[in-house]
Amino acid sequence: MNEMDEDRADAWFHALSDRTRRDILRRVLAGEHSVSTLAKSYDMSFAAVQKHVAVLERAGLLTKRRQGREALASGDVEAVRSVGAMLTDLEALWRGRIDRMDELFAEDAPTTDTTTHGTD
Amino acid sequence: MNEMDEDRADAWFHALSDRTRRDILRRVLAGEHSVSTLAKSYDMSFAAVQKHVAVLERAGLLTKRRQGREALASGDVEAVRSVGAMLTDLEALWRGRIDRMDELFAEDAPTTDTTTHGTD
DNA sequence: ACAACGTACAACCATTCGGTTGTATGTTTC
DNA sequence: GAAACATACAACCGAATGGTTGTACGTTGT
Repeated sequence: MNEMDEDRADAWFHALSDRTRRDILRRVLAGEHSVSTLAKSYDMSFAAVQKHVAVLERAGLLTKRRQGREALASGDVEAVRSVGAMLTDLEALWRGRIDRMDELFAEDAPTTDTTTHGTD
Repeated sequence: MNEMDEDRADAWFHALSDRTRRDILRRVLAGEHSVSTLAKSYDMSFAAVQKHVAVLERAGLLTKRRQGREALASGDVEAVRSVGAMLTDLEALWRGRIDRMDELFAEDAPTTDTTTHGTD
C-alpha cells in the first residue's frame, strides 16, 4: 500500500465520516442534483453544503458538471466500490489469521486427514 | 437510517480516516497485538498510538482484553463487514438510478411487451 | 525490595473541521 | 438592463483532532 493510495483512502473515509456528506452521497448516487437543490434539504447555509459537496468531489466520490447556472452533482459508484474493496482486503487479513489458527490445530491434532480442508 | 446508526457510522468512518489507525486495524485483524508492540511500529509516542487504539475501540472495530500488564488488541471483523454493508447499500441506490433510466428507455421505445419487467 | 515494563490519563499545543457571513461573478427571467 | 437565482470563495470562529510530555499505578523479573 503506497503513499498515494493512503492519501486517497484518507480522503475517502474522511469524506464518509460526516452524516451530511453521507446523505448527500446517497442522493447523488440515486440521481443528479444541483448544489442548491441539495442545500434546501439541510438545516445549514448554502455555503456549508457547498463545502460538503467539495469534500466529496475532492475525494472522487462525486463529480460535478456545469449546466447553465447550475452545478449538477452525480455520485461515482466506482469510487464507492473501491472503498468497499479496501474493506474486503481487511477481511482477507482476518481470514488469514483464522487459517493460521486452523494450521495450529492441525499440527496439534493427530493427523487423520491432511489433504482436504473443508473450512468454507 | 436512525440517529444511533448514524452515530456508529460517524465513528466507523472517522476511525478509518487515519492511515495509522487503518494500519493498526490491519495488524490486529491479522492477529492479537499488545498496545506497546503496536506502538513500536510507528514513529510516534506510545501515548499517541494508545489514543489511536482507543479511537478504534470506541468505534467497535477492535476489542481489548487484559492479560497481566499487557492489553491485547484484536480486530472485530464483524464491524468491518458492517461498514462494508453500508457501502453496499449505497451501491443499491445507484443501481436504482440505473433501473429508472432503463424504465425511461422502455417508455420511450415502441411498446413490445409491457406485462413482464425483467429488471432483475 | 526495587527496577523495568505496560498501561492509563491529564494537560497542553498547533492544525483541521464544520459551520457562519459577506462579497463577487456568471446566468436566467422579466 | 435590472432583479432574482446559482455558484464560488475568502475570512472568520469555536470545537475537535492528532500529536506531545508528564505523572500515576499495577505487573513482572531479579
